[in-house]
Amino acid sequence: MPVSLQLLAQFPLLQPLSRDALEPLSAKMTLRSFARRAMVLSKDNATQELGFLVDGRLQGLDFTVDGRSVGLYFVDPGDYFGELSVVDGKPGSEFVVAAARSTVAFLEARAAHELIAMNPDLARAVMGRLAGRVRAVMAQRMLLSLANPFQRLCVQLLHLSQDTAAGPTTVDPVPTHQELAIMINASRETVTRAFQLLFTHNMMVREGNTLTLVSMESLKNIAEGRAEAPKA
Amino acid sequence: MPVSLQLLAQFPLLQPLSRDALEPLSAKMTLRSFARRAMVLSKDNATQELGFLVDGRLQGLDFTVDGRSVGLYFVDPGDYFGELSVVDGKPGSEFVVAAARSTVAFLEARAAHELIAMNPDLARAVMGRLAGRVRAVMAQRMLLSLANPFQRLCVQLLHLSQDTAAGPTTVDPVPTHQELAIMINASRETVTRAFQLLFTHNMMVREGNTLTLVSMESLKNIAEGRAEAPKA
DNA sequence: TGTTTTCTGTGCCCTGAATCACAAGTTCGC
DNA sequence: GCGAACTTGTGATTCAGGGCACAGAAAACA
Repeated sequence: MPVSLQLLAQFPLLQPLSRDALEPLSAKMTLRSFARRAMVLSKDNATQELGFLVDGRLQGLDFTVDGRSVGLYFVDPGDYFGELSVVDGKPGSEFVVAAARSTVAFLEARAAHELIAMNPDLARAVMGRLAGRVRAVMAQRMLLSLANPFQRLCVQLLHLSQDTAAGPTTVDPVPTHQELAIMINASRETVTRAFQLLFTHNMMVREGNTLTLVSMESLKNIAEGRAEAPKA
Repeated sequence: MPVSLQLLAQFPLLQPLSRDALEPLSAKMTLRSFARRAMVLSKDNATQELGFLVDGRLQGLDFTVDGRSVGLYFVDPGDYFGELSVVDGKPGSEFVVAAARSTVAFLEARAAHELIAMNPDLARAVMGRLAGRVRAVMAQRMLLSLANPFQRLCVQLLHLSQDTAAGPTTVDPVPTHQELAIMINASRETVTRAFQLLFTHNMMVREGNTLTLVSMESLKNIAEGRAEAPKA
């Protein structure tokens, strides 16, 4: 089942490609759907692929030897994932699961590798993406060495937030407490308790699946260690 | 002060370059020496550079908002650093300091960028390097979510170790307890105490600046959570 | 619509690592 | 080769956050 051209044309990475280049690509790709919590890309899967998220939300994660999960990043629509194996030919470095019901277009790793090798524009883009990922995961590593889980949560929320067109900064969709906990190395309960504090101190408001950061000021103060985490 | 050709020829990254390509490069580069703990590359420095470590040892690190240092990686002779800024043109993402008296050959970021753009072989190598760095820093991120500092130390030691030609696996040179502590998010004292235990249980031996991993078996068991950390 | 699963909220206990405070050992630079 | 600066070793104290155990709320699903 090939993937429609209109769909492919929506991915920023593929922008540089002409319609003529897109057509054969479309034929090689496949579209698949995933239920919440389904495994989208397995680390120890023989055949690696490059994935483009059409719709939904994914989380990159891995497991420690003792079975706890470790959250690495989220993938939102329009973005791609699995590029590491495409670049270096090695097995996947993490698992990718659906954080919500999702639709993904796949291109087999070999084909993706050739595609990139043939198109300097794409190669440049992927190079930039890799640099970005190094920066992102280093930022996450910095976050993890903050002593206080409350502080880590604030930093993480700021990382995940984005300014809405006309107004306040929001986090949307809000990850579950569990999903956040594994990203900031804290227990689910600790995240819950921290949220409670942030709500009662009117720093954030939750409406459905959107978290509105009411007082960026205070959040940044906590994140940057200028203010103590509120006690009660 | 240009850098001698013999010196440059020793860097794996520059292998693909012909002698004719190397000469103009040599003219553009400068050689500098650093005392232990001196800053080799600053994050907030206007002029970014690509560095080649001739001799000595460097540590990439950064600081949390509250002033604790965070260890990121070591650079050993023959390796290069500062490639992120070269690739994406953004400011440095971390500090690099000398962990020992060191000698470094520098190439200005713009020049390095052009060099890579002109040579597909180099571009490919740098791409592979970036992929490797993503994997390395993700591995470090995994390490950090192990609950037990003792376990984190064992994993870190295994990461740093290498098999010697004829025999046992060693870590050489041994980082200071403090240097290790900031890599594994533990206090210096915790590292000291863990080392003591590993010594008294005959899992490692320290001779001068070399740490010999006597019982890889036991270390791996602890690292992979199959065995408890010894108590006393 | 009802039912089942997942998510969120909260109290309590307890461990284990950070921190402080020194002392002793090593290395470096001059 | 000597003093200063850094590194390593160890005990005592403290308390923050993990883990457990539920209860209630909200979503997903059929």
